[in-house]
Amino acid sequence: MSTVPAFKRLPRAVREQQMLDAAVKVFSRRGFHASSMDEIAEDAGISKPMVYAYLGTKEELFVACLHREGTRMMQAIAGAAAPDLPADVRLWRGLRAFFGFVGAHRDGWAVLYRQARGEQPFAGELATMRTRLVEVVAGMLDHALRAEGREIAAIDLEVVAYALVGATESLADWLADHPEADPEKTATRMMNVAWLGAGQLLHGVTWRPAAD
Amino acid sequence: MSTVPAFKRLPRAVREQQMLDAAVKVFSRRGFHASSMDEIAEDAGISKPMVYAYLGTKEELFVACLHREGTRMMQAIAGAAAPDLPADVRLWRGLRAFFGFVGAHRDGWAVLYRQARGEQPFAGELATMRTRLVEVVAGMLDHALRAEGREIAAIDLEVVAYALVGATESLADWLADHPEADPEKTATRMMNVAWLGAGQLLHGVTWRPAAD
Amino acid sequence: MSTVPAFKRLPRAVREQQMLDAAVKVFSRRGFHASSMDEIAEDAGISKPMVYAYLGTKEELFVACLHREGTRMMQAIAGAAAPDLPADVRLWRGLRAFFGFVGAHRDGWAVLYRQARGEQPFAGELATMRTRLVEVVAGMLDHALRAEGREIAAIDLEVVAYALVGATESLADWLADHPEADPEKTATRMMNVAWLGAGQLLHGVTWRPAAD
Amino acid sequence: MSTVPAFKRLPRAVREQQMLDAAVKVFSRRGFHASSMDEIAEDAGISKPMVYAYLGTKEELFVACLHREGTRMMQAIAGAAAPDLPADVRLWRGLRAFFGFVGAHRDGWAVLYRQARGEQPFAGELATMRTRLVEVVAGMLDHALRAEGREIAAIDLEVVAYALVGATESLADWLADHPEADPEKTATRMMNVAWLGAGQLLHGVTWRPAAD
DNA sequence: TATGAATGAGAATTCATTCAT
DNA sequence: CATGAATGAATTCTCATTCAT
Repeated sequence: MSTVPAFKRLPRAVREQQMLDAAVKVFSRRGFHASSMDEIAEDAGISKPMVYAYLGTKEELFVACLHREGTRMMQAIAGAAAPDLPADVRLWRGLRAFFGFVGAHRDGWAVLYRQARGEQPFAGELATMRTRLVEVVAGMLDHALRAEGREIAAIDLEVVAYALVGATESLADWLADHPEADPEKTATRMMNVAWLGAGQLLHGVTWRPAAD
Repeated sequence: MSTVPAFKRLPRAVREQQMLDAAVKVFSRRGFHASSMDEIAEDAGISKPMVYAYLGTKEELFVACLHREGTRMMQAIAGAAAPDLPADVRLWRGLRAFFGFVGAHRDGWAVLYRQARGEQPFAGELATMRTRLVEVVAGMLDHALRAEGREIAAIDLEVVAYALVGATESLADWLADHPEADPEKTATRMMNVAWLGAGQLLHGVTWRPAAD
Repeated sequence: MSTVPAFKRLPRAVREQQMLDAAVKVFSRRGFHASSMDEIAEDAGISKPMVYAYLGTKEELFVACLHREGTRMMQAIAGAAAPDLPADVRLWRGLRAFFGFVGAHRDGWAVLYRQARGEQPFAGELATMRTRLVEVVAGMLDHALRAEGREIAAIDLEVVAYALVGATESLADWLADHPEADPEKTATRMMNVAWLGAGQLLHGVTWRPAAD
Repeated sequence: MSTVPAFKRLPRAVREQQMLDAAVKVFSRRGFHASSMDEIAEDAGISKPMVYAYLGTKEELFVACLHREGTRMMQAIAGAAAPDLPADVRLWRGLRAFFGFVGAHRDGWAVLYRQARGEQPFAGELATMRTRLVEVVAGMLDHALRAEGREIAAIDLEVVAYALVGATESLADWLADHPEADPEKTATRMMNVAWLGAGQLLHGVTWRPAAD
């Protein structure tokens, strides 16, 4: 009786989510520039001035989308890997969570993420999000290293993490473009490359997830 | 002392290059949408109609930029790796050539490449270029595998290649953003991740380029 | 004293009419191509975007003008001639109504009509309108023929009607160009040519309207 | 060996005709505004500056086309009707010549004529041409009247002539749009309307050309 | 004579954004 | 709270027209 309470005079919080839903949808379909505030407002079933009143300018709106989706993604990954597990298990779980998220939000996050690249106004936002990821990965590596009593220059760590994140994003794109592909399988492949490297792969070594 | 005779009535070929230079510069600074034909024309030291006459529409102009830069890059990589070398050497040389190119064309290619992502009109062009890269890498892996008498499903190969290319692009971005970084060193780092994988890196294994 | 409350925030229907008024005026003065949306908007006392928002593209705007004026004209002629009257009386009344309309809308319809000719995009629209006229005339002739129990090939009828319509339009142009001329007199002249033909005119026969 | 003398360095007069041919063709296809000097020049197989050098501005070029085609048409009609023949025969011959010309130059003159209407820059030119026609017709009528010792106010004559010319032009349009139609038959139909009028046509009277 | 190179000027169209109700 | 009405400001693209060679 009350899932959609008659469509009018909704509390602000609800309206904002509707708008963000619409915005994510439109932005992901059309891209940032090709999306018009008109279309977003219409899609949200609300008038333009409301959008401005609640979420502000077009850029601010896009940033709000980024934030919401980014937060959701980080949450999805967050709980995946307990710090006391071995490094490869942690990495694997993180990847599985990540690709699972992307698979479930294909035209949501993945495309949204794609939109943010290259649009200078959002370079900052995007960098922040990626940095968070990079830090997670770098942290994981560092943790593992310390466990073995070794160390690597911070910059090396960062660069390695960067490469891993880049590879992951690239496969996420691939996944978003191949609707029939299986997220978990994709995660496994990624894990193979990331953990074993091309060298070992070429020699027939493979990495397989332990049964959970 | 007179390579460019004064400033006017240059032959078409010359003007086209000037325009492409300007376009690459402006596009890379501002991004595709934020760049105006006015600015590009002005920067090329010529009037807008000439740009339209020679290179066509804004989109066509951008595509022309993509082509020129893409071709240059592929050429830079092309001769780098003879097929009869061991796989790791080939990969290493390819990476070195690639990062060398990016390092030399920082605000040219790297940024241009960034712009192309996410802008739907260029998805096709970009996909084509990336596919060429992926094929090169996949081909190299395949070659190495056959040499050992083993085989991998084509799709796996593609996915691995995708991941490697993604990681490489990601580091290229990083390189483009860190003007002080050394391309060759970056290539080495990339090689480490790509060839050895995080697992071995964590155990202190490292890959080092043989003296050329 | 306040039919138009100040000058701002008028309802859409009103604004649309203002715009159409301005458009008809400008188009008729300058012709389709020489008219700029700027001038039309300014003349309508509104900004360009509103014109686009309400009436669309320049071509669509022109078509809207054609429609409005065409409809008005057909309405003016519509009631003029009851089908049970003799053919000459019906023709006469139709002509009188038509020239009356043109006389009253000199720089409106007549000139607008002139603009539509030759501009390929509007060939269709114009043909439609003219066809309606031709059909009216042809129908009238056909009706009269059947009353006498005779028949003419449909194509002959069409061609005759075409000629009559052409002659009428030509005189309408003449009328629009001679502001001092009397519409009713022009209608009478047209009636003479149309009904009696040059042959009888030369022999001193004349047709005169019966007192209404 | 010399119909087309090698394509270069032709005498001015020849070049001008080539250009006019091209211009008539392009103008008639595209209409005045949609025709570009580029296309005309290309179609004439010559460079733009030459067009400007020989025929001047775009408007002047169009006027030149009008003149050439108009002159040709007047010449085609000119000899058709000796002044000592009866009025109906003269009218008939004139019409036959006119429709014959139009039929032979369908996409040339007819369309060109259509283009000139409505484009204000050519109102004058076109009016001149039409006036010449109107005068011919009016003169013919006047001549016939005087032969019978009667007279009509000059303005009435003009108006009648206007109507006849309008009807004729209208049928010419019709003819130009119906490639399968027979010019001579069209002329006959026009003659019927013009000479007998709708009144007599409805009563079954018809006019038939005497055997030549 | 003939032309490739070059441009000034203008036109349509679109959008993010804000009043006034 | 909500919205229809309204606009300033760009931006792409086109074309007739003219130099300089």
